[in-house]
Amino acid sequence: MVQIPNTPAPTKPPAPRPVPTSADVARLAGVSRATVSYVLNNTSAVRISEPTRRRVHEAARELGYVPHAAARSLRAGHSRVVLMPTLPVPAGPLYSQFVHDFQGALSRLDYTVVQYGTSGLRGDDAARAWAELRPVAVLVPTPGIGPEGVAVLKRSGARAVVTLSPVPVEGAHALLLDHARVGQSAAEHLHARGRRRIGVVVPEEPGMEIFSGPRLTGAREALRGTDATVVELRLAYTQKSAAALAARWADLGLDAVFAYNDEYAMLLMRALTDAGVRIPEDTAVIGADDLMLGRLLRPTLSTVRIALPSGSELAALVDRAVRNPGAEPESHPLSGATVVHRESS
Amino acid sequence: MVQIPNTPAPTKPPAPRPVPTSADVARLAGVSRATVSYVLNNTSAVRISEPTRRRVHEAARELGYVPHAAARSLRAGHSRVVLMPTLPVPAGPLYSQFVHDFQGALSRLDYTVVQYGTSGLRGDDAARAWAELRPVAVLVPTPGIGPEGVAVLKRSGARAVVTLSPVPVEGAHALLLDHARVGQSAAEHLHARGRRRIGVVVPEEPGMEIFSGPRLTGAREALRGTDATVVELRLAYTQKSAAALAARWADLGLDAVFAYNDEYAMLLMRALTDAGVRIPEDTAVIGADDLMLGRLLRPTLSTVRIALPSGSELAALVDRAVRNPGAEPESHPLSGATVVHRESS
DNA sequence: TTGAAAGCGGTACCAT
DNA sequence: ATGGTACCGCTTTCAA
Repeated sequence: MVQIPNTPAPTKPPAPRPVPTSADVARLAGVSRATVSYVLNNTSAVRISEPTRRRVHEAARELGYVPHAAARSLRAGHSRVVLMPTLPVPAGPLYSQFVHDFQGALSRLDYTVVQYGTSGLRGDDAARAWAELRPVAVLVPTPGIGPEGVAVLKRSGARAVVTLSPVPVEGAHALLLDHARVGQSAAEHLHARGRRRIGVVVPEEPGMEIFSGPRLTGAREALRGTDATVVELRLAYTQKSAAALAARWADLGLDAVFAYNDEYAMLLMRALTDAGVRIPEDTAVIGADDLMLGRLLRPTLSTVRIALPSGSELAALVDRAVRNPGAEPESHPLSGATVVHRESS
Repeated sequence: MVQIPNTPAPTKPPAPRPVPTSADVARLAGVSRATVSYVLNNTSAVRISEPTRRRVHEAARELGYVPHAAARSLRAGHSRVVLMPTLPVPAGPLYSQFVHDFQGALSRLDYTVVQYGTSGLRGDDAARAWAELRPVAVLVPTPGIGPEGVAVLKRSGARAVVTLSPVPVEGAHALLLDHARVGQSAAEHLHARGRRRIGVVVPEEPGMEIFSGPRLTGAREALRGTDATVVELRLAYTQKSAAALAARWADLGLDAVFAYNDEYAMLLMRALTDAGVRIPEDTAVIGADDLMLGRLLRPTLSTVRIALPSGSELAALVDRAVRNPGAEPESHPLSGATVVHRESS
């Protein structure tokens, strides 16, 4: 944008050249818009002479023409967009990897994955916002949608809705990912190893309750009716917070702790060790998510492994569902949660 | 494509009810499409009687009407979409946090962030694919775009293009994020601490070379002309690979290693320690990214901190650029890379 | 207060 | 081998 000095032009915005359209290309090439469309899309049903093709391509290049996706899909009546609302919290390593794989697999199937940030909206409002994009499929990663939400999406043309959450939702394919099971498995493991006063870490970071709530509840339920007790421990992901918690450890009198996930477990283990608490002798520690770091710590960290579906499996499911929208929604239990016992417990 | 009902229709798909449009709402409410638009958008320039409003809302609700974003923005001639191509590799914690913040900040400014997966395409093809969405702004997180790409985007109506990469790109705002500086700082630090045979870890995971290349190069350049030598060390993010590398450690005769980032550093430190290598006595280790885990390890991990811009700062920059597209592109050096010296080096 | 109609940028049918 | 044109769903003048 070169400022031309001698133009006084008080209200002359930088003359935003209008975006070139296919009509502009047609004009420049001296053909019709139809021909432009045929050429640029390599329409096989129509044969266009080589000289014309060349002229069209030439004109398009010269103008820097780029087709307008919205116009195209408006006309087509459908898109190949698979929508994925972004999580309300920063993604962890597990989820990042999953999204990456899923995206790769879907793009190999010629879909386009769009992660769409809808902070603020919840429930059916969110579903409506997603539906405005007319995605061909939607993958909802948290329990952020109900039956009406699914209905809205389907009425708006979504051929498949897949939820990644603990409970199946009417009308949607379900990947049953039960965070309560994580807490339950952890608690059962600790109880089986003879622990009776069990702390459960609940992250203080906002938004995290979506995952931490069920994990806590699951632990509680697993120990209901036993001689063990559960103590909720609020912990922020800072060394300060961990040190403060460790300082009251003796008072808490806990002999075990389920630390929400491996990262919080690492943080807490460090603070406990520094405070002279021996792991696992004084207090057993178990995390979750089976991150690499748990294998690298000393003592190695026991954890609850929770298997996300492989990206390509899920992509295949989505593709199947899109091709055959009539089919009954599938429900896939995600192989629950398995305890990986290591040294810390 | 209307299916004519009296056709025997052997394949009768579940009669996919057509998606309701504003025309349907108008029909049901007994008003014109214009009125529907006025009511649903609360157009202030026009006063619609209360009974009519009610009827329209009623009809919309009954049909489950959701406006068609593509049609709307086609008509409007613009959108509030800020496009962010997804990284070619799974996002790390640093980047996840950044994206999360950026997204939140932008949505507070009434933009919509879309992460768009364009695997496979590169360079100008990718830019064209992005341009098809007619975003109002684009944030390109890796050196994946050149001046022509920027030009394509701008010609397609993008009012701001921001790159997050080592070198400024003509026409785009730049957040200068110099990965070479990271390697350079790490190498200088190790050299200053008396180390002379310095290994540099290069992840074997595909796609990572985008970041690891510059880090390696930076280290090389920092030590050029000194008495120190650089050895490139390929390492996959597995314990096996780390153990294999540790097994040849004596042969390598290295007294220091820059481990690409904190996660690889942790992996390698573990393997080295298990192999009897003392840190930092025998070999100094430094990572990068200043993740929490580096503070939790023992010995604590030296690292190179690289500051991403805060999400809200960047959101503000984008907003400014969108409002004032004529302005000269800004170039913001991202406070380089600072060494955080801890016990491991 | 409401409706008719043009038009945003493409695509694809039907002529020529 | 090409061109004319209707139409996708929505917004927004302009009239009534």
